[in-house]
Amino acid sequence: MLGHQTVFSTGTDEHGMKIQQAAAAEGLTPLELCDRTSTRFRELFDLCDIGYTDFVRTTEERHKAVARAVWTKLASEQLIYLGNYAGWYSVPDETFVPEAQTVAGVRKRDGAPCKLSLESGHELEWVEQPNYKFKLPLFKEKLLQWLDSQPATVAPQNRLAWTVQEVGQMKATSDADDLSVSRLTQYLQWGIPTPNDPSHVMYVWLDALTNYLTVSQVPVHKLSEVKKTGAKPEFPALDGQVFSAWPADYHIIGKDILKFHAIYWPAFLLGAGLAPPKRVIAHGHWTVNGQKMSKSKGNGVDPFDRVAVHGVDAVRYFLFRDSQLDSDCDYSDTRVTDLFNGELAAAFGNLLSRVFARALLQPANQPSATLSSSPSSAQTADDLAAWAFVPSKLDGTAWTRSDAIQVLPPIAQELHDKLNQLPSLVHEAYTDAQFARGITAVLFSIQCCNRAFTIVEPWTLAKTIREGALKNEPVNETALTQLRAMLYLTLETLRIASLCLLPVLPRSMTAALNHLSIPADQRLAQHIFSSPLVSGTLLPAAGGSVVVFPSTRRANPVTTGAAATQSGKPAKTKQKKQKDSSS
RNA sequence: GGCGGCGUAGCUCAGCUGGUCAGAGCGGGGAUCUCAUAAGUCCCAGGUCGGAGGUUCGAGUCCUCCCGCCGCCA
Repeated sequence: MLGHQTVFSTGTDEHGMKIQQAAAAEGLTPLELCDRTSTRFRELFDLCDIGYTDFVRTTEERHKAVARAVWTKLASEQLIYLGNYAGWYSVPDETFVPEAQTVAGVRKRDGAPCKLSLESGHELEWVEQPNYKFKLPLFKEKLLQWLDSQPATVAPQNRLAWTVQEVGQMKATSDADDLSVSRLTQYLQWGIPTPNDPSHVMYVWLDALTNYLTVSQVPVHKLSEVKKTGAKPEFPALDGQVFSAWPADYHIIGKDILKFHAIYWPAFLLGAGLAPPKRVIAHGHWTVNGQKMSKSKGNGVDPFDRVAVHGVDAVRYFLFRDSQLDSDCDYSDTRVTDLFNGELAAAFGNLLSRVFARALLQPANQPSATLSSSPSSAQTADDLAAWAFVPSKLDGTAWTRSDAIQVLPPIAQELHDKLNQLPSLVHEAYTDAQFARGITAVLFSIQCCNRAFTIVEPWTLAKTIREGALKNEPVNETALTQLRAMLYLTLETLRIASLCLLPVLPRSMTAALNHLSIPADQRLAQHIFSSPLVSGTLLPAAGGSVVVFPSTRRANPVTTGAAATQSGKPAKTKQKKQKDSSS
């Protein structure tokens, strides 16, 4: 949106016990399972217009090299040492079970009290094994410093507070909070072997997090040469032309992996002499009827399925418009359609339709024409060119918004002001990942324009002009200039709104901008003010009906008689979607 | 059990450092225009701002306690 060269990276984290077990359960090799899953994600991204410049799989060789390099660097800094890991181990499940996932029980063999896995119910053994450990608490102060810096490094506020608390509770003086970063290969094989010790594989998170360095093109072969330079380590461009996108401007993650991204990850980076990310944004999860989605409840929502039902942009719009960062949000098919129909179709889409109406544009641009000239015959290009373009002032010069509002009622001034403030409002909101806030602001402008449209009544002005033409009277210049001004202002409103919503609804907004004849190279935030619509620009779309968001509401089939309402007037029917029953 | 958060109109939520803060949207009810995708616009919510105290000239907005949810940790 801003036109900056950006690395948009995503990918799949493919190592670890869970993958190993899931693959075994299906009789697949881990890699086969990952191939399938990874492909599935990319299919979804393609389907949903989710762009990325890199998709990294942690099983790729380029990534393994980075992970190994980071490990080696941390080890050389004396931050990783061979220690012991002790924990509850379930032999049948082949996994360590966190304390929180255990429950007191009785051993079958001799009836002695023991611990059971909450998940599987299997008996647990207390196992101690050699593990490599990372001196996490060493970074307590630096982490707190990082967390305290501005602009906020962790957002939203509640997540930052949590992170600060977690780090604050770390015992800096003991090794109790040292982080286990490897597993013996006898327990876990599906991982990256630790450099210099094939009997361990790297802990999945240390492995996975370094993917960000992989995609950032950090020259890890130079990692050993990085020198610590105080609190703000810089990566020196040793060979003079090293390009690296690191540090990341944003990590967009779910709240479930905040600990890894906001505590472990910056600590690893600081340990390796690299800069921590600039910002970690943690969003909530989607619920269904207030409940977590889970396999056991079978209440998951399948995005492929929902997109097939509602359309990509209806789903995208809902996800951005109806969510907030700091808490979980509820998925609802009804909300998807209500928002689509109410805000996109009725407010935005309909405004686009009204401004492209021939009944308004032709009188505005071809005031001498008598409308009945071509009631049924197909329109020729010449015919269209005679009136389908962005209106100009009466003297033929180009409108500006400032000029247009001069000839319109005060509501136009209000709209003008809103539009002037919109870009910064949206930018601010998007910057903080407060998408709903930005979208709402856009909507207010659209709503204001609809209101202005109603107040100015361009159809009445058009009628005045048409009737004048029929009577061969001189054109009513007041009506004409107002009509043109209102249409121009509306077109500008739509252009600005479309640019603001382009990242949210790339497909639909591209269509809208095409209709508005906005050149492809004038669709960035900077063009909102720098490149207004130019009077005279052809609007070929005006020839037909312009529908960017086809409403899914159905009119009551009143004409068939059966459904006529008691009151005798057409009922304002809203399609009530079936109750959420997503599979 | 500890720590933290939340609890504002039927629903989803705005309300920053205390004084137009009692609001928006949706749903629901009513009216109206006709350019437009049966779309638009306008009017209608009398809600003890979870409860009880307290600080203050004045508190959804600060403090204490209680109730109810939720998260993390143990």
